[in-house]
Amino acid sequence: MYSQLFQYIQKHTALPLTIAEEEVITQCFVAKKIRKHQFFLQEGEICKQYAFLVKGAMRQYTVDDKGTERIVNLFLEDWWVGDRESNIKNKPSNYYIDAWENAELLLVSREDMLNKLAPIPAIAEVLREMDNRHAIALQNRVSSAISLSAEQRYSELVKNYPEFLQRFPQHTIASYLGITKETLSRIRKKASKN
Amino acid sequence: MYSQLFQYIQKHTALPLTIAEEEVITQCFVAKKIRKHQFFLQEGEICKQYAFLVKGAMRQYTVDDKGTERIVNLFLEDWWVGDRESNIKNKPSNYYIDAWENAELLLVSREDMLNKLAPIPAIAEVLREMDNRHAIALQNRVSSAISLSAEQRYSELVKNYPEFLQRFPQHTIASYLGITKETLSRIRKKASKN
DNA sequence: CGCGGGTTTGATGATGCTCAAGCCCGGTGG
DNA sequence: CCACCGGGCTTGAGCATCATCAAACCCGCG
Repeated sequence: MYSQLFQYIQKHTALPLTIAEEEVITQCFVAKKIRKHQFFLQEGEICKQYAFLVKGAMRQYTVDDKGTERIVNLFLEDWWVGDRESNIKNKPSNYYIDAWENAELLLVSREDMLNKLAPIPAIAEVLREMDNRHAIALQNRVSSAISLSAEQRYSELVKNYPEFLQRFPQHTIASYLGITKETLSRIRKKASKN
Repeated sequence: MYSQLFQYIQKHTALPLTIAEEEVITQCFVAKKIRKHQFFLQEGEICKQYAFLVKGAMRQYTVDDKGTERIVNLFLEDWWVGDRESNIKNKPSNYYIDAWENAELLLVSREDMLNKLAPIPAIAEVLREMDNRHAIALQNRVSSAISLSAEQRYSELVKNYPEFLQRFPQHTIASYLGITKETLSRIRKKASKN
């Protein structure tokens, strides 16, 4: 499991890791498997740990008054999973995060992240990189959410995250796009006529 | 102008700055004033610099095929202004950024940011803090954009960023919320009947 | 006074939601 | 081997929300 994390690190930085640093890293991350539908985080809990998703697929969502799930994020291999606001501010989360497929995670506490990991230059760079990509992705999502139609947003998704379509059912994709499954179904029907 | 930047830094970190570090900071940031409607960045340009907004109000937006502006971000005092994607990837921006009120900026290049500023511990912490708040804000915006009605989004805005209502005209606020000025006008009318 | 930017109002229409029903398909048990 | 079940997907009818377009209004300013 750890080898994948190290590959990920090497992919996102040119800086090398010393043996000692590798040691620290393996100590900070705790392996955990969770099964489909199991929760990583529930509303009201504090997100004490962040997770590197080694294998599997996960969802982050809120549940509204009528009990409908609103998907706010989807995660696949090599993504970081957690609720940043809860983690940083140490406050109860508004979100649920659960496994959509059986998943393998590497958990790390906020303290270890800050005190032991962030001081390692290679890790610091990887975290910066991650932050950058994360911020860019969110910015683009905000931008398309407020300015594009359902149809346009769907085709952006097809372009940017085609894997999602393979791994998650349509009603989940629909919710992620902020539309209903019926609307998505009609959009796909229309799109397939080309 | 610089005093405000130092106040901002002190507000977001407990770490002290040495005289030498303060010196480096003042050297890296270049003061610039821009007048209402002047551009900080135009579509197609590369965002070489980031800016700390000392005074004034700014807007970031795209322009669609019909020539309509879609506001994606609004900035006030003590915010960081720039297009991260363009800045980091060194690629042409999709956005315009201009001044809505006459503004005073402190400009910093990406190289200085990385090479001279980031190594200063206090600055590193401030940048991390900034990233955190930024990511949290974006996440919340995505979440409300996909799951709330126009009316609900407006009341979130009133709650979270009441200053915006004082500083920007309604048609700008409407666009920021992803609705038309007419819809916003009607929402406000309805809301005022309470 | 008249102009211009911003806001409001009304009429109309498109987009996407809700609710209800039916379909498809893989899995389970008789 | 078939009947049935359940989850997911599709389809249709009616409706709510919000966009569009056009006109009027408001108000500060030359």
